[in-house]
Amino acid sequence: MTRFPFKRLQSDLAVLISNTPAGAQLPSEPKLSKQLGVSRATLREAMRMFEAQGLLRRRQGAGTFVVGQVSVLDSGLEVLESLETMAKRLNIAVSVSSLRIEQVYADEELAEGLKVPKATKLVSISRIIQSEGRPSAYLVDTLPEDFLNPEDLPSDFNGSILDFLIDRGSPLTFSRAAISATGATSSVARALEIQRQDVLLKMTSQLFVADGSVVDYAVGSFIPGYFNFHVIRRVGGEQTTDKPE
Amino acid sequence: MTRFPFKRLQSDLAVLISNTPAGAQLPSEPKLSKQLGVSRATLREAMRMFEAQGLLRRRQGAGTFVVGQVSVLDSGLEVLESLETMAKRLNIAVSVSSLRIEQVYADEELAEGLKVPKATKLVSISRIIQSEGRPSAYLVDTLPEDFLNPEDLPSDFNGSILDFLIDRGSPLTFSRAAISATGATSSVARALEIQRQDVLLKMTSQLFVADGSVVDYAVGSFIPGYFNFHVIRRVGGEQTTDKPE
DNA sequence: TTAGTGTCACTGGTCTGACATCTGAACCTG
DNA sequence: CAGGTTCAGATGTCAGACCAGTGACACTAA
Repeated sequence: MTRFPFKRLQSDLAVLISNTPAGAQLPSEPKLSKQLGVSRATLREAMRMFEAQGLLRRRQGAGTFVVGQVSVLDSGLEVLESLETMAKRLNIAVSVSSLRIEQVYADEELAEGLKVPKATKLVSISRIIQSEGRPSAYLVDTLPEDFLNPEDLPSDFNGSILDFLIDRGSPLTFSRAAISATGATSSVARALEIQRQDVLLKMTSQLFVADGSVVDYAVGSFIPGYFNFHVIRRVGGEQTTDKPE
Repeated sequence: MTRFPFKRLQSDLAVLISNTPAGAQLPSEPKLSKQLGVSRATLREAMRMFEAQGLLRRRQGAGTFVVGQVSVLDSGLEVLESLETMAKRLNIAVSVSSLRIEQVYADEELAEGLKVPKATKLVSISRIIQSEGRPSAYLVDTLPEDFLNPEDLPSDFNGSILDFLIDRGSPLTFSRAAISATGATSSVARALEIQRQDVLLKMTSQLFVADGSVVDYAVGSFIPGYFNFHVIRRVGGEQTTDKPE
């Protein structure tokens, strides 16, 4: 007996949706709820989330339909998750190639990003994300060697340091991601099979743990169009109104 | 009597959330459902959507909380503010030039962004931000004409529609900003005094009001280096492991 | 024939009321 | 005063009901 139907439901629904052709109709809510072993209310809550992500479209009286799979990764940045997790959640196929793990020493940028002295021993993990058979992102994580021993990585390491750290139970707290745009350097251009100076979206992240130190400095270069990051911005300022009661 | 409680609910909830200090607790579901005039089931469906956007966090047994930012944020994107306000807060001198207000009709992009029919009458406000004596950003806001009458703008209008709307007391709730990178089109390149195809950071925002409609579709093109946007990404809930059955 | 209309099974939309499980603080106890 | 217990109240889940929109079908009238 699973204790939290909702979580299982999410995966089950994700599978169901990904196995349903775009535009096709899902079974009706009563049928689905029976089939998935949850109440209709719980099923509907889960469906709302997929609807919010644009994967489902519901029409009263007609049915629930799987919306045409968009091939872009469109996701909010509020919650920290790996590209792999994001892709899985959105049911988009991505693969990793050119995974490389090597030892490096902190240069100026890395030293500042990780808040360590220059020339500190570091581990660098780089990889290329392929989407629709094309390289679409180039990611480099760099961590202090005393925080991550390359030999700790599992043999089936999928490339996502973040997922590994979460699994390992590291006391991660939050990540600070700076967003900019840049032209491709020659090495990145080669990796992504684009021209030098082609436009790239660049995201530089510092991953913080509980004691305030930085354990991962990540630089991601994304080809525009494959990824669509967004963020919800709250209207700030005067907290006007009355307390609800 | 509204025929679809859900839509109204979304707006009411958005208002409530934006008027609640970060970290504060929302009323309990039974209270809220009564207060908002819907059933608890419907309320929960709506809450799921806000949870998916990262605005709410729910803990069984404890309550529902408005997600708060981590204390570090400096010029993050979490809080919606105009460039002018941001610059003022960071004590950076910026000036506005080439302020232009004109009437346009919705093309495909604007229609989708503002959720209005094509060819709807709109007001477009464009301006160039100068920083350190150089153009550094090109901003275009577009609003439905029936929401903003150009003649309502004060004579000393500084170019920031957002600040004006806040002043006017419009029931703004939140903004959804999509972030990408692009090469400069010829018109933008001319405005910013750069070369065509030079790299730009592009931010496209939809500004929502209480009733769920979009009142401002904004496109900003930023020269990298002058602005440094960042966002705090919190480590996700108590994920991640899926149940092995 | 054909356009219109009514029926009806089936869809998602909403509500009610109940029970389960978890949390946190107040309350006991030794 | 430390530690265990109780309990009100929070979210999580459920079953069952009715409402409202859809679309296929049969039927009817011009």
